[in-house]
Amino acid sequence: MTESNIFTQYMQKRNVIVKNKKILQSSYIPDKLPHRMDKINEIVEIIAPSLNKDKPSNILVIGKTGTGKTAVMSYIGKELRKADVEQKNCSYIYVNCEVVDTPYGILYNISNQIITDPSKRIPFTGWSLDKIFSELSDYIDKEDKIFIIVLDEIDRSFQKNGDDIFYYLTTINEVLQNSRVSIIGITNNAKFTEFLSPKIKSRLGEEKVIFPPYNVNQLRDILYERAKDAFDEGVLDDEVIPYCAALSAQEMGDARRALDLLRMSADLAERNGDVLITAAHVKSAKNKIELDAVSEVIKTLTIQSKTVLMSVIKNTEDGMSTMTTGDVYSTYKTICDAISQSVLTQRRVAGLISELDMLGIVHARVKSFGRAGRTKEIELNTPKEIISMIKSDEVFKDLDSYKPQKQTTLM
DNA sequence: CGTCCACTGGAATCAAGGGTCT
DNA sequence: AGACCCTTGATTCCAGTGGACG
Repeated sequence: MTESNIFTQYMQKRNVIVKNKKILQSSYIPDKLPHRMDKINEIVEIIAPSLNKDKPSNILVIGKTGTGKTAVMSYIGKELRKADVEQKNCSYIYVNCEVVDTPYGILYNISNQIITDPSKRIPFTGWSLDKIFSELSDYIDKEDKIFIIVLDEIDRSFQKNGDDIFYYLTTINEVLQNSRVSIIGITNNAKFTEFLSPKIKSRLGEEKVIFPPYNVNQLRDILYERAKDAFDEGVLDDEVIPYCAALSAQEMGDARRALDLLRMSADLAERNGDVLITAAHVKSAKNKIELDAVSEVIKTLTIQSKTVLMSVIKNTEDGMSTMTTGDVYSTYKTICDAISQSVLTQRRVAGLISELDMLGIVHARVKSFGRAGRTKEIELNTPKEIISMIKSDEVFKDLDSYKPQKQTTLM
């Protein structure tokens, strides 16, 4: 008999209605990908030559989030490994550029998937890019294989670092004697290629595969397919899946969203001790997911960003529904003063505001007031829960006790 | 119609902090 | 220990810019 601990009561109380929770995770790769066989075939046709050691074309996979790009690619990767088990003619390498978004990180990641000898591994920082690159080329060439390198969320890396790495990777074939490398780039930004330099653009986009969003019916099929294996009979109310599908169809046919919704609904039901998952669970799951997404972002904000956001909140509470960069900046300065933090330049703060805007935490539109200047019109766009979360952040714990002095400090 | 405000956008640069290599 | 390397956040500089006012 195991001893009881603080979790025991939850273990016992929890009535498990989900048979296999892994299946509902969006990272889980099912054996069947409904409504994507055509895309799979399209890609397989392009990369099949690699099994005979011929270099396939580079591919650019374009499609909105949650249209199955990543799932299809890992499915193909799995199948490719199976098909290649005897000849060992090709190697499938996957890197998510959203997770590792620096040139160094990407090369580091690729290299260490290829280099099996632990003592030869590349350190995660310290080397020059040239050195990593030549080391990587050596290893690749030694293997005498076709390498298929999948770069997921490729536009993320591009946004931050330009197209240098893509230049490296697409030109690598010129220094190789035996092996060949082909690149499969995945992006959800259709306009991504416009910003690439022409040379890289033509290399990277030798072939393009476009993933359209799922429609309601397709989403429903996907959910049913997974639910079949994940749930026991009769725990799902009939309307749950159609409802999930409908909600996600509104959001550009995002299948990941749909699955998250379903999984979260099941979670909530379990936690509640309910035996039937209903539309009500879906509804609160939706709220929770949206909230979690924002608070996740907030957590990763720098202290400076939080301070800027705090300034916007403070201004809003003082009755300004919209404000300018200047307004935010002056409040920002007093807050910095209150919590004794270094003050950034206005230019930088304007930049931080733009970042917050891109994250969807505030609304900022550039607006011109004619002769009275041009500025951003800033508006708070954050749920109450998040605001109180920011306010209770320990960075601002001194703020409440701080009384702004009246214009005594001039600088 | 031109002016001119109060910023925006972009680029170049710096400094600090992670680390390796010899 | 000192020389280098990459990343990140901040700073500095500078050339725009939309449109109300005169």
